[in-house]
Amino acid sequence: MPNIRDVADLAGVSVATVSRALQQPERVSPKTRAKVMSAVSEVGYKPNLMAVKFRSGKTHSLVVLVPTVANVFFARVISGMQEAAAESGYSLLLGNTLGNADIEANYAKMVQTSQADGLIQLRAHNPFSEDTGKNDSMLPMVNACEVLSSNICPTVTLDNRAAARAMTEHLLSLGHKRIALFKGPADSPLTQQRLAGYRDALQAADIPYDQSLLFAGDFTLQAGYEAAGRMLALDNRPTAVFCENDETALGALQGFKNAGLRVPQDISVAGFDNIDFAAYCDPPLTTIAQPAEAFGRTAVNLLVDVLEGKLTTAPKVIMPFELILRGSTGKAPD
Amino acid sequence: MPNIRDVADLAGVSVATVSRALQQPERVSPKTRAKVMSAVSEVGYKPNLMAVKFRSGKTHSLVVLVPTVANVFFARVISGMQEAAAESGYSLLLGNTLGNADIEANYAKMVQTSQADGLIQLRAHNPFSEDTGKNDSMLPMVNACEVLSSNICPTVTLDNRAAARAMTEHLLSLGHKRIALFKGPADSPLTQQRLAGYRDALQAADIPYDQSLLFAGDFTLQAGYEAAGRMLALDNRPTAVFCENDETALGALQGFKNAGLRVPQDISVAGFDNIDFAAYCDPPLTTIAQPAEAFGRTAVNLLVDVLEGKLTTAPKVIMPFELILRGSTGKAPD
DNA sequence: TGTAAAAATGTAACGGATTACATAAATTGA
DNA sequence: TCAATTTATGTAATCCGTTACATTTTTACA
Repeated sequence: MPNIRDVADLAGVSVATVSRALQQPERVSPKTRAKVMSAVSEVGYKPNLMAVKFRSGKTHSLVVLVPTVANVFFARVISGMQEAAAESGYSLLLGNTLGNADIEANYAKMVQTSQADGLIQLRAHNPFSEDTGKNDSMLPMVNACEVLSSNICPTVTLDNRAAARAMTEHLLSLGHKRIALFKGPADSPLTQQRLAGYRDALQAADIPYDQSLLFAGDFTLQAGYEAAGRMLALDNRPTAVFCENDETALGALQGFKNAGLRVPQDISVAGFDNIDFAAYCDPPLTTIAQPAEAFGRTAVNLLVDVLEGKLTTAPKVIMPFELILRGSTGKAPD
Repeated sequence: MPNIRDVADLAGVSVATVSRALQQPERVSPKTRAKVMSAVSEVGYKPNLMAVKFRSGKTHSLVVLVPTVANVFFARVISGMQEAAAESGYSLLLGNTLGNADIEANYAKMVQTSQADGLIQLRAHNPFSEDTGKNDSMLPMVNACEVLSSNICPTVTLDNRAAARAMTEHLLSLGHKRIALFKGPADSPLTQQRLAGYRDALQAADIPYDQSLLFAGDFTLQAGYEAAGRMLALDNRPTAVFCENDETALGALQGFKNAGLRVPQDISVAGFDNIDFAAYCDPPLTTIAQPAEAFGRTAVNLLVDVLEGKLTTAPKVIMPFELILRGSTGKAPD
């Protein structure tokens, strides 16, 4: 690989002049510029960006910690991040953490070891476990989708509680009195917030909160399918199910249909996320639309702002949600 | 950020000794080692990996070019890559190309500018457009999923032709004579190969190849839905549809059901990829299982082999496929 | 034409870790 | 105890651009 010195020699100028000819062409005479440019193309010079980054101390890379890349919703978020990052001249380093704290910590170390400038978390942990204490300024980190309790970094999130409440109220308005909740992983703040919204709605409607209507899961199709089976074993069967994500809802849909129930005549099913598949299942799924790509874009833009020192406080951006009514929810049976 | 000199000063040794104490502890006396270690933890030293990479000339990053991250199949492939990369000590730099050649070329430049050691392509282009000529040795690149015609780099792929033939034969064996094909983008070799397999099967069964049964699409749910609509307008309607991916098939499924057709009684639908959703739709989708994660793993491992000089020729790895028979295909109606 | 100001170019330090080579210290054996 | 090894440590070059500062050349204007 030719380096800047090779170019300088060939052009008969100093390395400084080559550098200037490439970085600030106006600071070099047209004649010299031409010599340099032709030398550059003659030897096929490409600046070694590792060297540039090393010297500048900026990597222009952002680490993204995702629990699972192979999740439709996260994939959309990443897609949005990718676009925004490219626009700001950053690249995305993808970290599939599988929810594992060690893996997370390892990726976080990339920031501490100057391999990346900042980090975006899609789960609500603080991967900078150890040495956060000393420097209480803002971490080069943004939290997306789920919210950390503390205010150590900017966050972009949805008002999950309000959204869950809105969906529950929709089901209540259809006359449903017994509404099951198919939850996500218990340790996820997201699950807790959606549960809170569900309870808000019940309470406002004077419907008692019944823990036996809560079903644990992990946001997968299979979890939804299995929860449907467990739910059907209940004596006093609910007439509606609110699933905390669309995968769970689609799995549940299939579980109910296999058991011979009709949706929505016998049971209503609602989801959360509005993934593409939600519009193309049978019946199409009532759900909450989250602006996944915008989430990603916003997260990246916030992080870039932090890195460029444009942010002194840690903002909390709350993205809008939308209730999407489709065929999977209907009036409660008598 | 403390650097190696700070540690050396505090420990009262030279930087070389610090470096050795950390890299090859056995080459340093136990006494010195202890001094160094305690200095390291006292100042909180973390080696600047940018510097290390710069000096070594190895970034230990791999660029992955994906047409769309937000595609279930690709997401699984990426997930597999991610795992394999982590095991080999590499990180993945994600590039969402949106099929745009300029964006691709830009990412490819990351390899030429020492920002990444190698590149994995999920589309069948050669992003190293210009200066490939001079060095005819193997490019630090691996092609996954789709195959380049030339042999410039290792590839990992599926025998798409054989798989498509197998699926078409399955449909023929159910008595279907008119089988539609819902295709992907015309410029994708993948589409061409699957079309070839489809034709192979028809030819072997002495069924004439009818171009009017081919429907273009772009691998999305919507494309499948729309193609279903177009197909239903045909006079002599096919009794089965082979879709070149599962999204298309799921969209088509919905399109047919909305038009009042029963699947598989009135029409059989088959997909390709075996994404998770294929097992949880109604009826569950007959499809070809591709080992998506294994694809990703294999691609990364091949690339790492190339980078480490373990490969002199460019192998073509062909991954196995499996025909998954589910409820969406059935006997042809009379 | 001479001088001051502006423009162009060159020199060399710098960033942080690694490592070949040189030197110093410890060990071995007679 | 001394020479010959072996082991431990230090010195300084290196990777490759960037840029402050120094120097040279050009331009402008009296």
